[in-house]
Amino acid sequence: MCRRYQPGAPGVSGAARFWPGARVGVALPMPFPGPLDYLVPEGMALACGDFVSVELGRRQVVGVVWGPGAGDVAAERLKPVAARLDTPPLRAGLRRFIDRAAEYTMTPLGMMLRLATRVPDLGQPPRMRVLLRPTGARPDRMTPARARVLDAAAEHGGAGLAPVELARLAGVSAGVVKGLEAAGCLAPHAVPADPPFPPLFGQPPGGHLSQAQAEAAGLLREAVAAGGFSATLLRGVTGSGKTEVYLEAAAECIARGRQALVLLPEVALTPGFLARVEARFGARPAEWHHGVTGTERRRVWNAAASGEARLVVGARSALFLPFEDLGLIVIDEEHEASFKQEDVVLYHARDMAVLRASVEGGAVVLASATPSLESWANAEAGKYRRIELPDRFGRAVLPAIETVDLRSEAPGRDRWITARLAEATQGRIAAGEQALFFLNRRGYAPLTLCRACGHRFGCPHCDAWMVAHRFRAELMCHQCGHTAPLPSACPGCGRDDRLAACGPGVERLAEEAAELFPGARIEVLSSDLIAGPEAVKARLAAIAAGEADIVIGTQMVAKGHNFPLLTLVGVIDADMGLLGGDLRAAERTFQMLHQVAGRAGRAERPGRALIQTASPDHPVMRAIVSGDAEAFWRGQAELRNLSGMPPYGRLAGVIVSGEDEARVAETARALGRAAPLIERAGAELYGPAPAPIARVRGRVRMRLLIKAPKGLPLQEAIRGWLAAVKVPAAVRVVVDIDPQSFL
DNA sequence: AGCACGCCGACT
DNA sequence: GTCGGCGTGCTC
Repeated sequence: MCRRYQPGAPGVSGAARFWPGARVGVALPMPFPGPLDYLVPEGMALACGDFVSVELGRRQVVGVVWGPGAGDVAAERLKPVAARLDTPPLRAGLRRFIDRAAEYTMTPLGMMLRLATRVPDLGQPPRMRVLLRPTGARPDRMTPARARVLDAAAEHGGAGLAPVELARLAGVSAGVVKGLEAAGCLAPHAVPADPPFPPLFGQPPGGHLSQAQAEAAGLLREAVAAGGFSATLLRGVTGSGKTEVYLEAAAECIARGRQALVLLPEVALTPGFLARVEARFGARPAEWHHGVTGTERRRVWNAAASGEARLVVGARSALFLPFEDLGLIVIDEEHEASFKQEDVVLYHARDMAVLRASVEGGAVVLASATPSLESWANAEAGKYRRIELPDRFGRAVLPAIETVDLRSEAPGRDRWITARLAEATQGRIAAGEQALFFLNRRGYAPLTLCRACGHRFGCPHCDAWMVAHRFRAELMCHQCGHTAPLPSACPGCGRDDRLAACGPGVERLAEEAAELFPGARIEVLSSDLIAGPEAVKARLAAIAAGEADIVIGTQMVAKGHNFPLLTLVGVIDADMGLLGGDLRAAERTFQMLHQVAGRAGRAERPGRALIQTASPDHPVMRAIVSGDAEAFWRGQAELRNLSGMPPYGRLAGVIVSGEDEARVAETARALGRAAPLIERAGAELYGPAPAPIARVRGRVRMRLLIKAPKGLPLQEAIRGWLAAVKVPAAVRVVVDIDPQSFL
C-alpha cells in the first residue's frame, strides 16, 4: 500500500549525501503526493536539493533530490538517476517552504514544486555568450581592416565585445574578426548571456518623508535589522504614503545583504508603481508575474537564486522564487481577494508569505488601509506588531461621507441616480470638477427577460444569467465568458418588442447620466471596454488631465489612481456586496466603500462621497460614515468569535465536481455519510449542497463545508476522512483550506 | 502533468 | 478490414 509522504523525514534538512547504491527520494514537478524513489548509480554522489534528470515512464524529467527514499517500492523496480544537473541546488529553505505549504494547503508536493520550477531551460547550464578581448599579440600580416578591429577591441578592452559588435565598430566583415581570433590576437571568453540587474541605491535621493512616515519606517527598519522572523501590520489610509515607508524597510534589508520581495495584487502591477520604486532606488527592480516570459523569466529566476536580484516586485507566484537569502516580504493591499489563488493550486499568498518568512527567518510587512479581519485579529492578539500611519501625506483631508437612503429617496423606475447625487454632481460640474459613479457591474444589464412569455436568458454552460452588453451588441456570461449575439426577438415566444433589461450595469448608468447631464463629458471605465493596460493608462491619464466630467466605473477605478479634479464619489448600490450571506460580505463591502470613497478629494480640494443604500443602519454603512473602522472590526470580530468562524475558528471547503451529475452527487453523499470520521476528530461537517453556482463550464459542482475549532489538526482529520471514500476517476474532489469565496 | 493502453465509430 | 476519438490509469 502506498504510504503517505511525511514531510520533514530524517535527512531532509541536513547536508545528507547519497552514495551509489542508495535510494533517494526525487520530487518531480507533477501531481505526485510525495517524492519517488530512485537509485543512485555508480560514480554519482547526490545531496538534498540537487537537480537531477530521471526517467519517468519513458520520458526524461527534471526533479529535485528531496531526501532518502521512502522504501515503499521494491528495489528491482527502481530506476537509476540518469544525471545530476549542473545547476545550483534548490536551497533547504525553499524546500522546507514547499513541504510545509503543500502540507498546509493539502496540495500534492509535486504541484507545489512546480510553482517553484516554472522557468524555461530549468536544469540547463546557464546560457553564455562569447566575447572577444585583445591578447596583445600582433598578427603576422597587419592590414588596415585588422588594425581597425584591434583598435576597437583595445578601446573597449576590459569586458570584451561580441564578435558582431566588434565587426560593426570597426566597419569590417565578420571574417576579419574570425581571422584575428584564429591568429591568437583576440581571445574568446564566456560571460552569462543574461544582462545583470543594476545595483540599487541604499540611501533615498531626497529625505522627504513626513514625521509619521519616518517614525514608521524606523520601526520597520528595526524589525528588518533584528534578523529573524517578525510580522508587522502596517495600516495607513489611502495616500498616507505606505509605499514610501515599506520601501525604506526594503532598503534596510538590501543594505544588510539580504533580498526583499514586494507582492502586489495582480491588478496593481502598474508601470506607475515600478516608476516609484525606480525613483527611490535609482534602478528598476526585477519583476515577476505571468506577463514575464521566456528569457526574462529565466533571467529573474536565476538572479533571485544567485542573489543578484536584490529587490523583486511581483504577483503572488513570486513567493516561489528560489531566493538566495530572503529577508523581507511586503504584501501591499494585503486584504485584496486576488491574493487567494483559486485555480490549480489553492493557496493564500498572505498566509504563504508569513510561512515563507518564518522558514527563511525574515520579516513580513502586511500593508493596507483596511486590513483583513485575519490580520487585524493577529495584531490585536499581539502576534503581529501594528504600525499606524494616521495622516494623509500632504494637505488633503478625507472626504465627507454620507448615506443616501434608497427607501425614502428612491430614484424612479429603472433609474439609479438619486436626486441628491444628481444635484451634487451638477454642482461639481459647474465648478469645473469631476464626479465618479461607482457600480461594480460590467455591461448594460445583468438580466434580460421577455415581458410577454417570461423567458430569461441564461448561460447554456453555467447557472448564471447572460449579461447584456449593448456596446458590443452581445449577451455574455460573466462566469465562463460564453457570448451570444444580443437577440432582437424572444427565442421563447418570437415577439420582438417585449425584451426588457433588468437592473443596472455601467453602460446603462452612462445612458441615464447622459440624459440627466446633457453636455457633460461622460467616460465609462470597465475592463471589457478597454483593450490592454496601455489603453487603460492612456484613459486614466486623460481623465486626470480633466478630459471628463463624469467617470462611471467598475472595480477598476477603485484602486490607486489619483484624479486631482475628482471631488465627488457616488456609490450607486452599496448593498450589492452584502447580498448572498457570504462570511466576508460585510468586511469586503467596507474595504471597497472605503477605497472608492477615498478617490474623492485627494489634492487640495475637499471631497464628498454619497453612498446610496437601502440599509443605512447596517454596521458597514455606519462605520463608513463615522470613519470608526476600529469599532467596525471589533464588531465583526465579536460576531465571528461568537459563531466560531475564522479567524477564531477554521473552515475548509470541499468541492466535488464532474460532468456526470449522478456520480458527483453520489460521491458527495458518500462523503456526507462518512461524516462521523470527521466529527470524531472534533470538527463539524455541513452538506453536501449544490455549490452557489452549481454549474460552471458544463461541470456540476457540490460542496461540503468543514468547521473546526482553532487548535484542531484540520488537515489530518480531512485526510483521514477523504481516505475512507472511494472517488471515481471522473469526479474531482478539491479541498480549499481557509476558503475566501464560497463559489 | 504527460503518455500509453484500450475499446467503439467513419473511412481507404 | 484499419485509423482515431479521448476515458482510465500509471509513472519510482
